[in-house]
Amino acid sequence: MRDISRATGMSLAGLYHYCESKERLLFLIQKHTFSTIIKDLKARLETVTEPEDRIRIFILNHVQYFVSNQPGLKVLAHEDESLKHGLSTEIAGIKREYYRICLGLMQDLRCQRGLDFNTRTAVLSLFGMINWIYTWYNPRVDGHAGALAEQMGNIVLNGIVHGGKPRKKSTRKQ
Amino acid sequence: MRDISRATGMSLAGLYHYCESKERLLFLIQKHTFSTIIKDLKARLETVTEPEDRIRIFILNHVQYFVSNQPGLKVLAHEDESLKHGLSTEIAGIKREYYRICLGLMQDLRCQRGLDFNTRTAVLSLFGMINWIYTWYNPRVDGHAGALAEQMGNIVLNGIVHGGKPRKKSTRKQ
DNA sequence: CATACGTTCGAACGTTCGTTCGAATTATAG
DNA sequence: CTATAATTCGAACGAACGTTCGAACGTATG
Repeated sequence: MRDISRATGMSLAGLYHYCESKERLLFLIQKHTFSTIIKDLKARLETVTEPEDRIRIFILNHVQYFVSNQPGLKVLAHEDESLKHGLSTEIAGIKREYYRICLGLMQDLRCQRGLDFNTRTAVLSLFGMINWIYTWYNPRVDGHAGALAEQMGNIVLNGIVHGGKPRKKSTRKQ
Repeated sequence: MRDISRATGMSLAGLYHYCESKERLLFLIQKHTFSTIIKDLKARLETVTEPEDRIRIFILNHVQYFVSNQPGLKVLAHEDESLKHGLSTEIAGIKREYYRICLGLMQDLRCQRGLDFNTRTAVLSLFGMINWIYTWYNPRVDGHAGALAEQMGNIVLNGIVHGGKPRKKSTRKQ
């Protein structure tokens, strides 16, 4: 709270005139963040029908958001369970919706190709891959979000031993 | 500190008789944890030469440790950067060694099969997958560590579209 | 017995943190 | 202008935290 006060130039007491508590502020940030990601994702998914491409879009959307909001997401990941029961359940609901969307994409691919893998583990592993980015991502080393998303897509979809088949207009330089 | 005091039954001041500060305690926990993981890993790797199997051993070792020390690792992941310069560099060194080991395993596989993928991204994605487990793992839903490690190995190595080829004595029921 | 040492503790210190209070300042309405 | 409401702030409160201090206790040694 004192950091925000210093950064915004508003006094500590002035902050509390607009937001009743630190917890509510954290809640609003989390709600806004997840809602934005889901909204953007839904918009992008409307233009694509191919299951594999839809998964790649999911990854790209998530990675892009994490890369452009790195410090914010860091705080967010660390304050994961610091909300009291009332507020935390609403956030949990939004997270669940996001999880369900990704689970649906996985099931579509699984169904289309007659594959046999655990969709839950696949989704949560993918989440882990992406959510961990904030601990290591360096723009100068790892390139832009698109390149990273493509590499992660290759791993999740084809694994490292089946190489990254160039998808669509991708140039595959790595 | 007061939580530890309560949990151990020793007074707060008594704690400081054995450990000079909270930071040093955190440092010792981190050092012991990472050293143990690396020591166990090296022992297991000595028995196997096939690059793919070595990666699967790496995953199994990491997952097993995370699953059996779930609450501890949770704290550890959250206190990632809370050490002052002197202590944090030593931990960073151990982490770097661990990273290098995994990077070497990836490069071996890459070399053996003439593959073309970004080893850095592969390693860090794998770390993300495993380190994220503590946020969702449920023994009753996700089975034991071995099953989870096998699924994650399948994803990283073969991806979800190339299915999990049964390796060794695995029974592949999912 | 006395001495020294390791161990344990209650109590407190100093700081940080989230929050509140009352007043001062500014904008808005009649 | 005056009155009412919205905005902003300095100062402080109360709790939590990491840490320290001095004393009490037990044990081993001479």
